[in-house]
Amino acid sequence: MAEGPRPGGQHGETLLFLTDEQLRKGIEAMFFAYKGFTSDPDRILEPRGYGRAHHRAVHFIHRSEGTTVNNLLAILGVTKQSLNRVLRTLIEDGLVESRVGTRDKRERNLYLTDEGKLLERELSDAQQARVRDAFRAAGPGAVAGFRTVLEAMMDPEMRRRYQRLTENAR
Amino acid sequence: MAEGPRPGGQHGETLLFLTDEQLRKGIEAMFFAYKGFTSDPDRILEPRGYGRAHHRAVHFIHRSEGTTVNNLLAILGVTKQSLNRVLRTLIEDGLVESRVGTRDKRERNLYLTDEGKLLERELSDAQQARVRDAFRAAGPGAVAGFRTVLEAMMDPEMRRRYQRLTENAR
DNA sequence: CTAGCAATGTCAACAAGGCTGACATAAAAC
DNA sequence: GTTTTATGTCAGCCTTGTTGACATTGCTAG
Repeated sequence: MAEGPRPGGQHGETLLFLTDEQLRKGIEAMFFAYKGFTSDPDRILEPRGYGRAHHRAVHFIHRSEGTTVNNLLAILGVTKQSLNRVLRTLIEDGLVESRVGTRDKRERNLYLTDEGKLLERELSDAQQARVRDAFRAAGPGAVAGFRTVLEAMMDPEMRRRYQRLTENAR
Repeated sequence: MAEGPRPGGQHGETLLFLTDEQLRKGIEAMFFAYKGFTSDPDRILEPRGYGRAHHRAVHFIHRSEGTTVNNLLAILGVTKQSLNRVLRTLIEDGLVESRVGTRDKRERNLYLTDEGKLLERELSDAQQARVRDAFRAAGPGAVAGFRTVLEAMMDPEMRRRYQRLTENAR
């Protein structure tokens, strides 16, 4: 990191961090970090017979209370059959409530029940604890960079959804 | 972000970026970014009848040529049955070669064949292109922060493996 | 040398969670 | 009144993870 035989290339600083090796490090970091990122919720979900898909549904319903099935489909990027399987069990288990839309009665507005909120809290707490520790250890500047890079890595469509989410929740 | 009723808390800057909302943003950024991160390789793999598991195997065999099955198992964090299924198809298809170990004949040393290297290149090129663009757009400082946070997010055991990988490949 | 342990491979069965395609219903829109 | 939209559902398939059991080979310690 200090000297060495010009690790980046011979074209100056703008390329210095874009060698194959640096990119590979970034790629592997994503792989290993994502593993850690999902491990705590996975452990909580498993004894309840739920999986990551349930977590995602619960998360985004919490995040956008009253959202419609179609909106959830777009955010999660899965098929309706796939989402429906998950949603059905959550509704049957009394964690999610599906109310007929008022404006448009074809739509279903999704809400977490009290029990659903409990699970959401438990999952959030676990995942947030890890992210908080990582953020604390890394410092504010690193966190800003982290989010900048992640945002740049998203597909444009997903980036729009992501940004819309954060502004809604302000 | 500018004013409002003290979004972080009343304890000053060190807590300012650790509100629930900030943590949620980080969590959602991971989710959406990981989607983008895997999308290009997935598209390449699909017509060949391979999946993400094949990609990971090919990546880490390339990264650590001659690695053993056990080592790969530890890096990937899956069961040997799961890995073996993938490895078997890659060997049958002539992308990976498995040579009996010299030092310890129980071990198998794994190598990419020329054809395997071709696939690895194709996958790498696609994934690196996205990461490179993101890194370029975000700038060197952001990239450093990105990796710092990701590293802090890993399980300690995985962090060790990650760091060992990068030092070996130097 | 032999007993035990280690590294690998393999069979079978199962589950989660993606996918496609087809079809049904109710409500909105035209 | 026909068409489109939002949703739900059935059936079947695939990948990739899991567990448990078992076989083979080779290293290692006694």
